[in-house]
Amino acid sequence: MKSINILIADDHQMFVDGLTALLSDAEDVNVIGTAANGADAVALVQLHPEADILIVDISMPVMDGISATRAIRKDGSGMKILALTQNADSGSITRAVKAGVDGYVIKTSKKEDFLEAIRRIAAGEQYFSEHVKNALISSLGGRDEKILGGELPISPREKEILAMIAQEFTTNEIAERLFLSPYTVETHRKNLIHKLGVRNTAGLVRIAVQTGLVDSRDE
Amino acid sequence: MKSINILIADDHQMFVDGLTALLSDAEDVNVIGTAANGADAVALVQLHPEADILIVDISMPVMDGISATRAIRKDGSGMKILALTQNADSGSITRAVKAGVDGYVIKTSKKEDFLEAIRRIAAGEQYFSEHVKNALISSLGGRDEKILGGELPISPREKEILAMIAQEFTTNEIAERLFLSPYTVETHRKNLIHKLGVRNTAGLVRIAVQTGLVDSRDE
DNA sequence: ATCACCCTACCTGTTTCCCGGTATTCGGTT
DNA sequence: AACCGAATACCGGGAAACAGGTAGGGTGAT
Repeated sequence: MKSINILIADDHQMFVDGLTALLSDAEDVNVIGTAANGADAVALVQLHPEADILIVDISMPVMDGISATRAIRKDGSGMKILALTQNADSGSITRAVKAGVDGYVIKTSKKEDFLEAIRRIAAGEQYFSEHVKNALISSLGGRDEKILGGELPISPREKEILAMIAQEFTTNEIAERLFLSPYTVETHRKNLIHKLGVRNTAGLVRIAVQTGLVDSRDE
Repeated sequence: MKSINILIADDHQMFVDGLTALLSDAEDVNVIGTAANGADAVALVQLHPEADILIVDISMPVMDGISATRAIRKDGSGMKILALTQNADSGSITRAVKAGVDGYVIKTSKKEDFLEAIRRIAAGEQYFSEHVKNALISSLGGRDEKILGGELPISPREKEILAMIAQEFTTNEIAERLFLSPYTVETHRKNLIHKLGVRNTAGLVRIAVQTGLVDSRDE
């Protein structure tokens, strides 16, 4: 019986080490390469076309797991991709699925579920844990939490404006600095509040800080 | 040579499994118990007073790692505690140190650093990774004296109101919930802005989140 | 008992933000 | 070609926040 070759992309070195140790206990699994961000993961896949599965974290610096997945799919690689991540929000899940992952398992899962996912996916099936499926279902029914992940579902311009809002600039000041009409900035602010599902500026700032959009020590 | 007995508290079961596998490779380390949240961790420590080190994650449901640390210290236990977490912001670090952890290592670290931390702490020393020390130093150097040290120079009532502001409550809502006049809440808000040296709500929320007054988790 | 805070409350403006629209242009995708 | 998202801009009205005061009662410390 052929063993399953694994690539891992996660910025938590400790987690990668732990996962490798965990997987080395399984006879039929073999970790052949690792990467610490999405960009490296894309390169890693090109370097190891013989690998069976790439395990990606959603939240990573440089290039997140979803962008990496999209890039790999765009390259035409048939590499199987399993998202193994902290993010259990429906937004992350749906975007991951749309990007083309073959499975989605949350880090709170037990290792048995995880190994099950690897074997299923290696066999050509898909695998989504119960928790993930539930999150997707409940998101259809009502208010879901879109965020909490590393990457916000907002455009670059919106991100820029959000960062300035979190740095205490008023609408008018942002408009001046970006050479925009205050109306435009207001529109962006409005869209941000809507997209991120918050009520006001306070909510925007909280998300901006929590997701690391503004650094503790800015400018 | 006596082996080091470890307890682990982390809500990511996968991470716990990986860590256990990783530690089982080291001859002198032995995982004797695990917990999935802070409350369980406190109980676990009482159940295993013979353990040498408790490894805690900062972000956990039910009771976070910092509260758990405080609770364990309050119980008079001399248990050594190592924070092993994703959070690299100075607010989390200072709060953890104040709560009484013996070490702080980030999940992006290499396993060698981690094992080094375990051995140092077991030997009665403290261990803080370079990254952590740098974060602390820059937090001390960068800002004005008012905010450093994690503790805000504000009264309990102000802290309470600041937390609510950061949770997107409006002045009127806060007044209702605290049985106060909106005028009073406005006065507090005014004083907060002045005391913390910011311009508006955005600044208040930024500080509230960065100092950990509002948890990244829940709601 | 005076001082320093804290907590409470009020008043008057002004500024900023929030909501609900509409609308055009541009660049990709289908 | 039709569609969609991003980015731009505009309007009117209402809600909330901000600024700069005043002020009395409480508590703990010097």
